[in-house]
Amino acid sequence: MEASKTMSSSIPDVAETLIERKKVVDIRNSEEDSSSNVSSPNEDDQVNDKRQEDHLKSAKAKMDAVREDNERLKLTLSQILKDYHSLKMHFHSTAPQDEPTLQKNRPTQTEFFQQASLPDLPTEEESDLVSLSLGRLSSVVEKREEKRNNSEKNHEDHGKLDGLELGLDCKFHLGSTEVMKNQSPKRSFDESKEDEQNGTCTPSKSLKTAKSGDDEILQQNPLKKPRVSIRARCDTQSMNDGCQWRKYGQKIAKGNPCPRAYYRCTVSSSCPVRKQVQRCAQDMSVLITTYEGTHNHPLSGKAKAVASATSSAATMLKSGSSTSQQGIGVSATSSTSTNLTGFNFNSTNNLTTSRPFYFPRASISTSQSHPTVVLDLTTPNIIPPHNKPSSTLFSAMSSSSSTCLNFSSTPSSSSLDSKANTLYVPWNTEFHSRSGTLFNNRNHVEASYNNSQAYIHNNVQTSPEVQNMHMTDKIAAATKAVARDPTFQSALAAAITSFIGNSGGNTQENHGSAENFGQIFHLYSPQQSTRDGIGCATSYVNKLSQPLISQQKNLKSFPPLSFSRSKSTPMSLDEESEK
DNA sequence: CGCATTTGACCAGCGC
DNA sequence: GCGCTGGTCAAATGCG
Repeated sequence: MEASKTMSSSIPDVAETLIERKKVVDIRNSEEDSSSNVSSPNEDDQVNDKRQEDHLKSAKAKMDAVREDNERLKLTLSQILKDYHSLKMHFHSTAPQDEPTLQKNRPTQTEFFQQASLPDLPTEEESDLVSLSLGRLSSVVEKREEKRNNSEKNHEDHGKLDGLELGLDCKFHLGSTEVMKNQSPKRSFDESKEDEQNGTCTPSKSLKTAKSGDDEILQQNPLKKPRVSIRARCDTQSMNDGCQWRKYGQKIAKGNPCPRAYYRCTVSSSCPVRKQVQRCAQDMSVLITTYEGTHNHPLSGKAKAVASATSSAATMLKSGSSTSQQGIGVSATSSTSTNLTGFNFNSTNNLTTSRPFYFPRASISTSQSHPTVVLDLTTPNIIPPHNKPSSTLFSAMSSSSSTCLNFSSTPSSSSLDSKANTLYVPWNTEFHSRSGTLFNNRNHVEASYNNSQAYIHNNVQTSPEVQNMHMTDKIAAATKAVARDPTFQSALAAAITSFIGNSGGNTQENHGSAENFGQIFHLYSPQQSTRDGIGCATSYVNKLSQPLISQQKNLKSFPPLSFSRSKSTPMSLDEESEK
C-alpha cells in the first residue's frame, strides 16, 4: 500500500516534467520553423545564413537530444505506469490472501456503518480499512470529536446521562454473541473473577463451557440479576457512588484473602439493590465494586447512573443472549441509532472537564450466577498500538481471562489462557477524524485483526458451533453485537458516570473516596496530556506512569474491608495510617 | 438510645 | 448425600 501510494504520488511528478519538456520542444520547433522562414538573398547575409545554419544545426541537434530525452521519458513514464498497474493488480490479488476475511467483511462493515447511522461515514478509501479496535482519539481528530461531543452532549443531557457521553467508537462489522454463548454456566461471577485474577481455568470448566450458552443460563436462571462490576484503583474502603448503603454481611471468598463486603441500599427500605465490594487478590490497590438490582426510588445523579447501568446490563445481556440464536450478521437487534462514537465520554464535572475519557478495559462477563458487565478502570492504555509491535499488542490482548468480550490493551498478569472463552479486541489509540470512529493505518489494522484472530483461535473454540464459524466471523459477530448494542454503551456510561462526579450527591460515604476516585480518573485520563496540548498516548503515558507508580508505592497494605468509620463513612487508609 | 457494623449461623445451589 | 461456596440473616457489639 505504501508502495502504491508512493508510486501514485511520483507518477504525476514525472508526467508534469514530461509535459514541461514537451512544451520546451514545441517552442523550439516553432522557433525553428520561424527561423527557417527567415532567409536573406543578400551576400552579406550569406555569412549570417551560415551562422544561422550552424545555429540551426546546433539547435536541431539539441532538439533531437531533447526529443530523445522526451521519448526516453515517455518510455519511462509508460514503464512506470505499467509497473504501477502491475503492482496495483498484484496488491489487490495478494491482499485477499493475506486477509481474506478482512476483504470479505468489508461490505458488511459498510453495511454496519450505514445501519449504525453514524454521523459521518468514512471515505471510500477509509472504508477499506477495518479496525477491530477500540481506542483513543488521535490528537488531530480529538478536537473534532470533542466538538461533536459538545454538540451531542446537549442532546444527551436531556437523557439519562448527565453531562456524560459514552459510546463505542469502533468500526465493527461483527455481530454474534456466539463467543458469549460459550460461557460456562457453571462458572459463577466470582469464579470468573478468580480466573481472571489467576489466569487459570480448569479443563472441566472449559469442557462444560462448550456445552451450553447464555440462553440456557438465562432459561435456567431466569431470576439471576445482571450485574455491573467496576474494577478501579482505590485506596479507600469503597467508592462514592452517590447512594446510601448499609453493610449487611461480610465473607471471605475463596481464593481471595480479602473479605467481600455486602451492602444494600438504604435509601428505601424496600430497595432491592445490592452492592459487593472486594479487593482484588493480586492487586490490593484494585477495588472491585459490583452492583446488582434496580432501585425502586428516586436517586441522585450518580446513583441514577448505577441504576441505569444495572438495568442496561440486564437488557444488554438478554439481548446478547437472544441474538446469539440468530447467527452471524443478524445478531444486532437493538437500535442502530445510537451514536457509536468512541469509547469515551465527556463529563461536566471538574475532574474531567468535558474532555473525553477512555476506558482501558471493559468486558462483558456471563456466568451461571449472574451475567456481569465488568468495567476495568485499572489498566490505562499505555502504549499506542501503532507504535507497538504486533506481538506486544497480542500479548496485551491475551493478558486477561475474564469471560466474553474484553476491550483491552494492556497486559495484566496472566498468560494466555487457552481455555477461556474470551474475545479480545485491542484498545487502540487512533480515531477516525470524520466519523468519530477508530481507524488506523492498514498495517496496524492487519496486526490487530490478526492478533484478534489468533487469540480467538486459541481461546474461542470450545463449541462446535463456534468451531464451525470462520474466525473472522466470530470476531465480526461478537464485535458487531457489542458495538451496535446501545445498552452496552449505556451500561458502561451509566456505571462510570456514577464515579465521575464528586460534587453533590447525598452520599454518606466519605468524600475522600470520591476524591480518590476522581484522582484515579484524573490519572487515567488522557486529558492530562491533552491539556498540555499533547494529545498522543505516549505523552499521556509518560505523565501517567510516574504518578501511578508513586501512588502504588504509597499504597500501603490494604487491610480487610472492615476498616470503615462510623455511619457509612469509611476512613481512608491515609487517615488510618495517621492514627 | 438509635443506628450502623460485625460476625457467626443459616440457607441454597452446585459439584463430586 | 455430602461438602463447598456464595449470599443473607440476625443477634451482638460499638459508636455518637
